[in-house]
Amino acid sequence: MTTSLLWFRRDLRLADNPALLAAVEAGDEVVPVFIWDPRLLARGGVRVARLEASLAALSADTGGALIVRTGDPVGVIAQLAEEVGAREVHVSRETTPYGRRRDERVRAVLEGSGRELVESGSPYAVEPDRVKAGSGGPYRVFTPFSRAWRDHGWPAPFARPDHISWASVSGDEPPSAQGPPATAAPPGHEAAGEAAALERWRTFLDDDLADYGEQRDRPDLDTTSRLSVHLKYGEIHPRTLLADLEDHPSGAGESARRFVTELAWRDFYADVLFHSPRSAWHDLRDTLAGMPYDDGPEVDPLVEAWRQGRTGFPFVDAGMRQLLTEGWMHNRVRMVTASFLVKDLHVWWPVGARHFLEQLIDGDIASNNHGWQWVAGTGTDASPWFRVFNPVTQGLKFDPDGEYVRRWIPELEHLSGAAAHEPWRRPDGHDHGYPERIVDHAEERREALRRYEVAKGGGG
DNA sequence: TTTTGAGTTGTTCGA
DNA sequence: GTCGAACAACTCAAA
Repeated sequence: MTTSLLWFRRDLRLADNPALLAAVEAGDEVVPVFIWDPRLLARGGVRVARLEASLAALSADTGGALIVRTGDPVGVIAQLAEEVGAREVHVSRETTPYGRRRDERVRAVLEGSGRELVESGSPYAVEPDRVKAGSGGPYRVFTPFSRAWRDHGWPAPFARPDHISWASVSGDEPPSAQGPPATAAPPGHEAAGEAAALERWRTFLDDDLADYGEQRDRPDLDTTSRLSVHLKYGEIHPRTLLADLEDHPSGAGESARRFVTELAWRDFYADVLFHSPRSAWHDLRDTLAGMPYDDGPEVDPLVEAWRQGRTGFPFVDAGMRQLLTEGWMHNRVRMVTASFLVKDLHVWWPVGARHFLEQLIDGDIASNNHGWQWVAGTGTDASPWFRVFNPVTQGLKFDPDGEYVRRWIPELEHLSGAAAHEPWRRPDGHDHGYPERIVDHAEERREALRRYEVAKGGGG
């Protein structure tokens, strides 16, 4: 009787899971385990609650066999492998900076006792380092990457094994036996787990895909896929999505093409981070190394107003409040709120990226931090330095009836239609406690452009 | 090696 | 109100 260990990390599903297939093939029985890593628990409390819900679902899907332990994965995995007599530990390949370092250490310790860490698959349709430019190096511009990414292609979804002999370990309590998690599922989101992910995907395909291309930028309408959190935890794999799209009647349409492009962005940023691990928290390019940013006691209250959704700019505040309440924000609003911190408050992007990562239930270091770098002009596809989002114009354009801002800002409920975007233009605009604007946007825009000039010219 | 074309997501100003 | 130009120059990718 051979036993293999299946270590779940962010691939919490049984369908389309190559690591599971490899584990089943390697052993007569499979011990499934998830490890709470204190290093990852330290921040992102909202994701802990979400993960608990997802683990409860996975535990049920494994018939209660899932083992959940807490500690440094290096020690926990080594000990557990010994305990159950597993020669192979199966995982999905991790390509983030921390994940890679951790897995190298786990691999070394396992090899020291004659065991093996076996990687099968990754969280991406095309895993990092596979798509290469003509020169053999990685792409640093999205459009050519996405063309090569499509040309490269991806495998069909992997089947869910017909039969899995899960083995449990005595002495471990499955999560379902510990009572329901403190927060079953963050508000505004469907239940966690593989079945919920599939259901969300089916609903999106049936109800929202047709209008996705046209309406995906509208935070007032619920027209995005809302799959980011499911993808974050691997409750569904992008291969599954891509294959289903091919079979869908609208699969060749503009909306489907747009959606596929979003999956390409996810893979692109993972690829960029893989090749430049340092870019997680440092400028990818040093072209703005001399950029003067503000920090300290003068700007701290402004940053706090930004975090709390009290900047006096309704579109920004609605987004920031949605973030604190739901742990989620529409992509359009993520760009506008990020631009506000970087270009209106002149704060270095990692400050905002960290806040987002702490609050987003779909918080992913590659997509989040490189999205921030795109806004800040330090990342791939450095946006023209003069491109500064106007928070009011963006609101009027993408929330034309003001419904999104009223949904998140009760102080503006008395303003109808688009008037909610400019309360300062109405005598009663601030009657219900909505704050005045903390900065003059036109002025700060000019200031941002001036600083860019300095950074470009001086270089230090 | 050199050259050429292109690059997610915008705003403002003036005609 | 609408429309086009200006904003400035740089890096990347491929021929």
